[in-house]
Amino acid sequence: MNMRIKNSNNKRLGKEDWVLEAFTTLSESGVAAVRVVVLAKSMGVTKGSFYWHFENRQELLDAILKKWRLEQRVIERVESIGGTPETMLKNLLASVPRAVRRNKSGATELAVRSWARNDEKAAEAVAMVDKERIIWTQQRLIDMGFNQDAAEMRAFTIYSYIMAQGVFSTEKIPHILERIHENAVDMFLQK
Amino acid sequence: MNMRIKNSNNKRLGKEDWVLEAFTTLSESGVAAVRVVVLAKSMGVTKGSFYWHFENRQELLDAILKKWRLEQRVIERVESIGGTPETMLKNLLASVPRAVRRNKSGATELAVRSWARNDEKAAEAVAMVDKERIIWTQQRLIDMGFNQDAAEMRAFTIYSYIMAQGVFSTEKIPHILERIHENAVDMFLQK
DNA sequence: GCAGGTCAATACCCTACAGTATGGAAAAAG
DNA sequence: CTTTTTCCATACTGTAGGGTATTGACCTGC
Repeated sequence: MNMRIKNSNNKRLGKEDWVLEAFTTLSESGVAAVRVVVLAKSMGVTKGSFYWHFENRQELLDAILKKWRLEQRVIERVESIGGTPETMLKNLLASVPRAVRRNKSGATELAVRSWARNDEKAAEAVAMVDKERIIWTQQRLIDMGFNQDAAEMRAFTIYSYIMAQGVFSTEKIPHILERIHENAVDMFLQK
Repeated sequence: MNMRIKNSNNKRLGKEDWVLEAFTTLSESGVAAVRVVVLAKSMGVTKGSFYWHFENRQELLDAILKKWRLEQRVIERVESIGGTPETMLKNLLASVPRAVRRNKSGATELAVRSWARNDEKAAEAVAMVDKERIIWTQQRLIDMGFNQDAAEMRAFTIYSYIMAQGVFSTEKIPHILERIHENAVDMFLQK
């Protein structure tokens, strides 16, 4: 079980490199797997390097969390494309299956949420992010003409639908996402 | 941080006791926290007991997984109550917010799914359970008169909605579940 | 009572990591 | 070229935990 070595070229590392590697490990294997000696090995250095950049493991975990909080690129991207509220929501909903297929999204969300069960800081971050995303979605729906309550309900269910794609195991029901997606969008956005 | 001691009465333990304790720990803190010496301490014994009942830690993990697979009590309970397909679905949907409030459901689901990311056996179990639940829900919807595709879409979104209640952090949006639930059920079940 | 079976305590070995201290190489500054 | 700063390796300590082996205590049937 030979580990991949990220630092095969002898580049010297910065704090960012460690955070990135840790982030990947978190997504793939959960917080528990974010261990400094393990990260060091997979980056081709020793922990001597790590403890030059960080005080301790906790500082790294904090950095990961901060990175995750600031990584709401999805909504930002959708907003930068612009369009009507309905278009933005459709773009949001369409972006997820692609992300899931590339395994870019779901794994991280799951790992962070699992982490949040035992860590106050993580729980706080998750709560903030969830709120922001739901509120944003709700506002687009209000812009579309839904009333407050209907918009809140639909925002929550849309958000659930999106998250579920990264959390559920759909391998036993092949292509279910492709089949249902259009119908689901219709249900969520129809007045 | 004094651990609770489950075995304050000097009852002798059986395999089931260990599995139960491990299951609780899994739900609360994830697989990584399921450690034999830790469990032993919280049960008021030493690992000498554990290794009499189990070959090794893996055997315990397998037992947990088996327990989880067989614990589809929700659907069984809903079916035993009976009623029309619509009634059964409404009962299913109604049972979740209660479970979430008592923290009985969501935590376990999250823990097992997180586990499944790094463990083939867990992944297999999750895939099977997800499939069973979605198919069951889909069948009720077909019984209600939805066509195959519509039923599949609604089954997936209903299941997403249920799971989300255990995975999302809604503390920052107080009482959102209470507000939206009725409307959500209407949306899911209306033809 | 006592013999066999059941459950648990103790002692021990080994590995994986967190963290520290220190020295050395490589790069940047002068 | 020399000094200083930046980055990393090595060696060490300490702890947590998995697994084994052995002994002991209790419980049960005879």
